[in-house]
Amino acid sequence: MAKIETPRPVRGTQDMLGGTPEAFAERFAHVVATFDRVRRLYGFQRVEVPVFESTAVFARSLGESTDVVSKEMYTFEDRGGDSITLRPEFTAGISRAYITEGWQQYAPLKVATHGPLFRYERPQKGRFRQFHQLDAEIIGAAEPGADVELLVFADQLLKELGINDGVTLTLNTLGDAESREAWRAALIAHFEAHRGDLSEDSVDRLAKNPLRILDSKDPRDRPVADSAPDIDAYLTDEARSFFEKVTSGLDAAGVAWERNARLVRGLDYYRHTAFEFVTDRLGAQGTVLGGGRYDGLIENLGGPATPAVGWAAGIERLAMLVDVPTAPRDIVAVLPDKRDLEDEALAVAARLRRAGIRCWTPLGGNPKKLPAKARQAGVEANLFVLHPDSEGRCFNFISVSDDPSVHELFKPISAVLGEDRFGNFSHFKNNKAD
RNA sequence: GCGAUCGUAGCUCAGUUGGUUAGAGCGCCGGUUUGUGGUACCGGAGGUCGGGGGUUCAAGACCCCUCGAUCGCCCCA
Repeated sequence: MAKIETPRPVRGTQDMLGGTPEAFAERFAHVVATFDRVRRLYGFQRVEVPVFESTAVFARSLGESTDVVSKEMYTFEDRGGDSITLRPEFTAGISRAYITEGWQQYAPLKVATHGPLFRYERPQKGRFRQFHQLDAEIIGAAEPGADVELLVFADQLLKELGINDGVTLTLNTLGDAESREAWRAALIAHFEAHRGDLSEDSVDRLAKNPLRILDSKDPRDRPVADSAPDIDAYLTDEARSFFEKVTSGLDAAGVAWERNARLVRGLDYYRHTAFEFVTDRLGAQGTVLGGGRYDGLIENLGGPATPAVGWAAGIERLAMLVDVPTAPRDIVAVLPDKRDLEDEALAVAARLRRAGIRCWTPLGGNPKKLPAKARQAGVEANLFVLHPDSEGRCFNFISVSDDPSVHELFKPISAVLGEDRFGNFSHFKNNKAD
């Protein structure tokens, strides 16, 4: 017989199994659940948008020359001949929906979503081809207060996830269109003057995206980048005042932040506020949550001039920083004492489950070895199903932990099964020394 | 796209300067013991040493190619 070759998982995709020691699936779910809870505190509506869009949605909004558009998109032609792209980010799709679904009537709109995104990149720590993000946007609000609210939201999320300690909020302004253009021109002039001192990569950036030279990691670029002009001197009064309102709002809300005048963001659509929550605990991937204001994007997509701000956070990256969430220990194992009691045990477990009690049941195996397996599975107690004795008693309830909550677990179980049918209730004493 | 490191049972790994039928722990399956406090013991299944080619009397160990993984560059969450 020919050997069947198992198809390999696609590079950069992940399979996450729950119940393992790493508990990555649980941490992932915990991040999402926390986001969903905190987002309600701030009044963000859940929004669902497609996983794929017409390619133009992303090409037009992210900027044709960005890496994401020029080499990282999963783009294909569907059977009708249309060019389709798997979403590499949320903002473009949400902006498109805002226009095409007539959501302007709800403006200012606060929405949140989460789900898979796709980018054709070389996978490494904290970076995947299919990855997942949390996303929050405020559309139709020009006030700096919107930026502040989004940042306070992000800050609270990270605090509630317990990862705020090693993560800092870095903040910058890219100014309005006028400021940004003036600054950009000054930067280009500066870099052109020092062209010979730049790395090869940065010479390329000079042509494609000169702002990115500012945060280059190449030591050869640092002197030139560090001596480059800050945007501050080029800010219009409006832009300066806007940024001041954002920072004073953060201070008022008690959110710690650092100015990083070298912080720029990759996508073309950012204006005014740009920010990243960064950490040094994720290898080369420092950014855990990032975003900014993107006034102008919706207009670019053919909609009305609409101010907007938003951020996205990598769920995998957050999950890697988060502690393993503690699962409630409220599971009872329902174990047949003998093989011929397997059906009976199944019936008992079914009754308990219908009563809302979490049960662990064996999938075959030697009954003698079941208690050990159940213990490994993390149950709180073992319920043995026996042949009835002369008085009709057919259950033994044995705790496998010292936790007094076992008594609480016994109550509903005995209520369902009949207390008089229990021959034994034992609660183990403290561990004896090994 | 580029670079570095790595690739032995389901998992974590040993395998001496290349030398006979490739090992351990855990897990899995079966059995005995224990009226059940991660019990003890016995037995068992499971490996084309990622794949292909080469050097050699002889390669899991050396060389080349290839595939894959990890980490880094680029870029980004």
